[in-house]
Amino acid sequence: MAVTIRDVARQAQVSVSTVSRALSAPGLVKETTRQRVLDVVRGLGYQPNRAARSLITGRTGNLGIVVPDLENPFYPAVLRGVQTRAGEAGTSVFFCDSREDPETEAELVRTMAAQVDGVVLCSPLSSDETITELANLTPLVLINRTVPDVSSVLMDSGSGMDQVITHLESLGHTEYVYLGGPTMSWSHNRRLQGLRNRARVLGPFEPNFAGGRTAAEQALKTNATAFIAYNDLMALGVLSHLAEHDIKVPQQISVTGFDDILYAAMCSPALTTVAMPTEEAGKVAVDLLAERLDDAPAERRELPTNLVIRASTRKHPTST
Amino acid sequence: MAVTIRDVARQAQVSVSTVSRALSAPGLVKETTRQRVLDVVRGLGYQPNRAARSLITGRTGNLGIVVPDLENPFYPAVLRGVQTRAGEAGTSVFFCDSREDPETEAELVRTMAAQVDGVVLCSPLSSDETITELANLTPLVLINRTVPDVSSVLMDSGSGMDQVITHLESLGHTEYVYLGGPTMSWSHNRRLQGLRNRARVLGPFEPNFAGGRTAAEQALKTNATAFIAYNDLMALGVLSHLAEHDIKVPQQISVTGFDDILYAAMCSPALTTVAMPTEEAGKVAVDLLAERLDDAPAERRELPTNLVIRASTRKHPTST
DNA sequence: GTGAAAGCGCTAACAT
DNA sequence: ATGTTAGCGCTTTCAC
Repeated sequence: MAVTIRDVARQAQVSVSTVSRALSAPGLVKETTRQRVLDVVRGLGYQPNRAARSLITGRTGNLGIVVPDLENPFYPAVLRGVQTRAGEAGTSVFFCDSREDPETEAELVRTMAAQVDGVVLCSPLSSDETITELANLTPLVLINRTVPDVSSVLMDSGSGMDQVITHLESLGHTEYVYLGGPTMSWSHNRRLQGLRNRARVLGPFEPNFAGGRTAAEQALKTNATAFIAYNDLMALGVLSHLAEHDIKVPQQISVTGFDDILYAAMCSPALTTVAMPTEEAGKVAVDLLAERLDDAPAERRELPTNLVIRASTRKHPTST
Repeated sequence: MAVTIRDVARQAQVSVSTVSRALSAPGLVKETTRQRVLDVVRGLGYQPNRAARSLITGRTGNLGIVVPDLENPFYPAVLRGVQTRAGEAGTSVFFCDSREDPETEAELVRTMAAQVDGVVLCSPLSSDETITELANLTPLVLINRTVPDVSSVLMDSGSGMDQVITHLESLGHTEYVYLGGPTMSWSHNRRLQGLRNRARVLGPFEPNFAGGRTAAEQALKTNATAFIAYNDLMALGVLSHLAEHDIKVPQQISVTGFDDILYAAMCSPALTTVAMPTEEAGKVAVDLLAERLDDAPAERRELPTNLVIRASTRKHPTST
């Protein structure tokens, strides 16, 4: 069996409680004895048994994250942020992919609830009621969505949309369409607000490559010279459809996306898109969770987005 | 406080041990009492405390996966497979991204070791010695790498390479270069074997987009008409570099990759590539881990790969 | 500042 | 087939 707190106590010639305190409440033991204990700990390679600890403290020292689709590069980036910040605090992270299914998602959170101190939830689809119910089970932090009395970290895609429009207008475009995502999606609605009726809205489309191809087909029936896609995956679908029909981007049509996923920089033409601070969002989510654990009230934190101009946008062909 | 096994026992008019057995050793209690217990369990919404359980059984019911780079879409796919299969067994999964750093990686595994029953390790870079040491800490299953006495799931990229060459030769190509990945990478070496000296080898290059761009530049100095990239990320870099220099793919140069990441189907031209059964590999890894927990000996399992022909390869321009 | 002792919720002998 | 009971390794009163 592994080395226990008793082994340490014996070898350091103190009681188990002193060892315990030396490790988790340094202020309560004399500095010299603390050092002695720490030396033995190191010498023996002692690692406290987390199960025993959490049995008594009621805390697990773990947290969970559930995302709708690990294949969307947006989410691995969030995972990274979460893991990075959690790791600094010695916290481990469980993950789950709900495969875009709200019921699976709720079930996953319920299962996790028993073995984590809180969960980061990326849930564009579940109902407010479901989320409220889950929030009663375990501390929750939402990403890019708001529900009353639940913490959120939000990426300001309204402002992102505003930047897109400003950019397009500075290029002389006057006719553009927004290729919308899921109607219930918070991000979609935020982008709609940022639009302020300055563009025609098509959709909803599936927020992926296939959805983008469908969207492009519809958008071509309008007289728009710029297509604003709900996200990069869709924008890539748009690019693919246009390439297939020999429509040159950006010479004939300008295209933009949202998210700035890795591929956005790798495709040709490289995509002009709104960069989301995904990794940062993951980190902030962990901070918010930590605050909740100290009984702080629910909080919302908004993170800025910014437009990355690449090769898929250009001056309006017929403008001066 | 949450509902405990005592609450269930009291309400079901049995002892705690009967409740315990009804849940974890159904064969040992009379069917009727078992039903009664189960009813109460459901009625009370009882969930066994995992900390208490693992304190006594020594098992956590968790497992971990550590990958070198969550931004490489290859790995989220493995995660998915792992989670899917683990979930079926009620097992939760911790994840960690080592950011391509072998030391971090080892540290991560050591930390995880204390709170999981085993870990799936995607570690192209660590030394055999390190891995052996880690394997002594906790049951390990390696993905795409072999170390004596450690279980592995392998994707047969040797055969994949063979398929690539056969395909290119059927198109009339005779001169091709392989743009190699990290020298120590098992996959790279397996691909080299599959090559059987039928192509010139360049590299090593970084196995990402930037590496692909560098590789393309070098490859253009040869007289090769087909570039075989170590992985899709590199192939995308190659595509990007060629596009920039107005070299038409596949009209002038054919390009292939490995992995069949999501974006391989989404770029233009869509990439001919060797599909790796990543998600399946994740599942099999969990199976192997489960076997190890039952004290089965280390085992290797090889999964087939297959060539997906898309638009980035074409008949050799000057062949009949 | 330190030690003794009582459990946290559960499983696994050991009885019956 | 079921009940009793002794801990798993740790933290936390409560004494001193």
